[in-house]
Amino acid sequence: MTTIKDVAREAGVSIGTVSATLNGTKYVSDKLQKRVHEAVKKVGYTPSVAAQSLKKGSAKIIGLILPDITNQFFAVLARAVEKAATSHEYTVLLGNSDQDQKKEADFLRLLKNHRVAGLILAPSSSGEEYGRNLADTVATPVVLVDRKTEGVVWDSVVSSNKDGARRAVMHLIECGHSRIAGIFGISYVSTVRDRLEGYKEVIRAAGYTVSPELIATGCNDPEKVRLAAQAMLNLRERPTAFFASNNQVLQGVMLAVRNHGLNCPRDISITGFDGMGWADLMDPPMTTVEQAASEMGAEAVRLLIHRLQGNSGPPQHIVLPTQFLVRKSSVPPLDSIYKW
Amino acid sequence: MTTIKDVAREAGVSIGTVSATLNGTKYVSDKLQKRVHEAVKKVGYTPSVAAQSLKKGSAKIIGLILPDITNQFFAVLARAVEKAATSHEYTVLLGNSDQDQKKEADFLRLLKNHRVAGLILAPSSSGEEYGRNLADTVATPVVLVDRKTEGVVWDSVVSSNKDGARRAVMHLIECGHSRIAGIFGISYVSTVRDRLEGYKEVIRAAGYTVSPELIATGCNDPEKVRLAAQAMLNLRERPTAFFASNNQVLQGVMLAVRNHGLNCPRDISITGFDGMGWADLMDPPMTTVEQAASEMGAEAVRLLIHRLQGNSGPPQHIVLPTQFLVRKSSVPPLDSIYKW
DNA sequence: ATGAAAGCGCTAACAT
DNA sequence: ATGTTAGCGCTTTCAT
Repeated sequence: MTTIKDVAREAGVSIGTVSATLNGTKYVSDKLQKRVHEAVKKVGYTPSVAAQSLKKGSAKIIGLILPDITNQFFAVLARAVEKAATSHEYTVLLGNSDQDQKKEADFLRLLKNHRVAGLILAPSSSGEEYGRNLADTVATPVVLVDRKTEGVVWDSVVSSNKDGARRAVMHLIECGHSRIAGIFGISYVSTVRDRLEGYKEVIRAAGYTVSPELIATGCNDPEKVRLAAQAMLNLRERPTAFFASNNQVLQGVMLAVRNHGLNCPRDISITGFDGMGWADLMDPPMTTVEQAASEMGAEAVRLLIHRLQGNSGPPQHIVLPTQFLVRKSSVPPLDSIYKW
Repeated sequence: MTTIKDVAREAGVSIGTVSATLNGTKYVSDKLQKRVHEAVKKVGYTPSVAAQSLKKGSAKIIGLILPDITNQFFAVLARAVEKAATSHEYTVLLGNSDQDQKKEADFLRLLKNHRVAGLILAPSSSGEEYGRNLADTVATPVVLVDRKTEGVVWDSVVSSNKDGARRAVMHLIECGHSRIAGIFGISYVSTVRDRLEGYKEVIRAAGYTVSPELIATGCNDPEKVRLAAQAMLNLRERPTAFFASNNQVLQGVMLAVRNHGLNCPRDISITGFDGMGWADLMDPPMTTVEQAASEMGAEAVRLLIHRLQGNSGPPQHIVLPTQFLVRKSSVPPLDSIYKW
């Protein structure tokens, strides 16, 4: 591998001059600049990130920890982060946590080893203790995405989760549903909590009671979703509508409804959070609340870069609006069915 | 940030001993080992990847270049790569090329700067010249995934693309279709070429003619797909079936068919490549050929690690079988319509 | 069995 | 305006 020395020799200058012209750190005459650039090209020099990082004490790397890139929402988010980071000359190191604190911690350590400049994180828990632990291990600036953590002073970018859930459930109520089931992911992340709150609030505000038998949390894999939905469908008083709190849950609910021999929307309505491009093509097209995944990633980088530039100030909390799209999966209930 | 020196001081040993116990490079007495480990914990030491890489001349990093992580297929692939790489203590640096050679080259340079140990790449072109250029810039072992490049001697892992396409088109023919439209992505990647070949072969073998008006290549964005599909639907002799050569094309075709006021499968059949979990839930459930995305990633890492361990030998080419799943989108043609 | 020290490639402070 | 040099944190060779 060629080094700065090779360039210096080739150009007939000192390595200091090479470094200076490549980084624009101090004045170098046009003549030498030209010679340096030619030499760089000639010997095929590429600077060693390792050496630069070692010298500078930190690398131009942004760590990104997401639950699972396989979830379309996070894929879009990651893509936006990569794009924005690249435009600022940062590389991104991506890790999938599966919402597992062990994996998250492992990757965190890795990022630390890499002396990353900053971190964008969708935390796997929202607890205060968890947040403090995290704060202890990472000394660099952190921006939270998608979810927040309690009592920690980092910037954050999240969707208006509560509001999104409210709109979806409200819509269901306006359609005439009163037994609305809610299926949610892991209960200790803030998105779930917020969406659950929105769900409950609207149901109560409509004068209905929030019945525990119609709420399932902790459904972070397709099988759990299926089981939960199935149990609800077997209830004596079956729900007439489902609120699926994320795109993976939505998938599970659709499958469960179908396996139960039910037709959506005729027999049962479904509303999802996050369709990510496929909602339109599904059977039936799904009513969803859509999140601004791409903006979320871009904003997160913006906030992080801002910190990396040395700005301190109080933590910024950005809430991105969601968009509620009524498609075909949510209609008034079929009386004959829900009365039995 | 704490360094190896801090550990050495804390443990009352030399930095050489610290290094040796941490890496197991040579014998260190149990007593000292214990003291070192305690000191590590006490001062919260994490080794600097930069320093290690600088010293070693290369980093334990695998570069991964994919067209677009937002495409479910590549997301699953990436996830598998990350998992396998991590289990071998490698970090992965992921870049999205958008099949753009400029972006690909930029990211390649970045990887070079990082002195990555090896590279897993879905090349944005299959040309021989392109491949040679690539070979010149990257000195490290490379494993090609999803697509291959001509005349280059790297290991590769791809799907049985031609065979997959053949089965899908054969199925359409067996249903009784003779005017089968094919919509493909960028023509200079090997997947497209292979799938196109499979498509043509089967049509010819069935005794039908391959008509250029029913073939569109270069459809790498939804709009292009829509336009191409629309144009075909407006043909005097409209196709009675579509073969969509990847999941994004599939999405576009479905939309175009619907916008044209047609119903799939009644008016027209559709067959896709790669449903990635959603095919079942679509309207109608889509007949697809499914790829082993996850295995592809895992195999790629396996091959790469094998090279990194110093094995030379001739290039290995792994072809992963595809799975053809008949769902509801492909049925015999409605005579009343295709005869007009 | 352990320590001392050189040197990886680079940046930046200092010298000229 | 350019060159020289120390030193970032680590691995590894060479002494002891």
